[in-house]
Amino acid sequence: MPIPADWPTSEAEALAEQERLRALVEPYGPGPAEGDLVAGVDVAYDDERDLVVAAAVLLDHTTLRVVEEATAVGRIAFPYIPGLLAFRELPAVLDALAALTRTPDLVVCDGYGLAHPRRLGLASHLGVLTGLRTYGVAKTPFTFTSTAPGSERGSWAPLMDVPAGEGGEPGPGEGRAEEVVGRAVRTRTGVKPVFVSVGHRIGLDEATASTLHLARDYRQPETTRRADSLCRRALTDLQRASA
DNA sequence: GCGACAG
DNA sequence: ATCTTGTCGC
Repeated sequence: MPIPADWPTSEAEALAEQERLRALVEPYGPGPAEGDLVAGVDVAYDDERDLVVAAAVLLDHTTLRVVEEATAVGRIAFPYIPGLLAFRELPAVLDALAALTRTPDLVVCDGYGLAHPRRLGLASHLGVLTGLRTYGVAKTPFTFTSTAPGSERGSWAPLMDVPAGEGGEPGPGEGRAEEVVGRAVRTRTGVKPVFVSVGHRIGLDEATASTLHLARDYRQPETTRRADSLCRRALTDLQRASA
């Protein structure tokens, strides 16, 4: 599928679109239920040929069994600009999700949701566009900060957005308060944490519990691992086919 | 202006 | 994201 005709073309348009969508995010809701289908999505790029391959892998959230897989190929829709990642990745991701024969009850993204400069990371953006329940799991702190969670699997610490220029005590009426935007979660004992944030229609406690369930054997959720390997394999296959 | 910066 | 070998450890 081609990139949507109304997809933002400039940074200014993208910022305006985020401003419009941010009001529609619902940062609360239940976690997955017994037998729910969870989708993992991820993308791989070939900047040389301006190609992007997205993968969507459906798992049974309870058993972690793979139920279905789908991929989609497209043109890169937007340059990589921190804070505007969704505009680069989502067109292909939407196509991959559409290629599934079943609708996921939850989508786990590789990146952030509410933990975003304007509170609309790709997970939240995807949730608002599709109405699906979503959350994000990122591998690095981006611009946020947290204290180190305990070293045991299951430990976590709040992920904070610290307003710029806040060194001392912000007197009454001065500055903006620090805001909890997610959690640094230790999914494996002794291994660096991942960063969980709400996307849409799910709460932070629920997203954290789901992450720990999906990341029982590895640092990253099984959904992300499966989607990551699938899209890279698909990209490699595609590259070798055209050569 | 400069540096930092999800993937 | 992607470019890239071997190596230490469970």
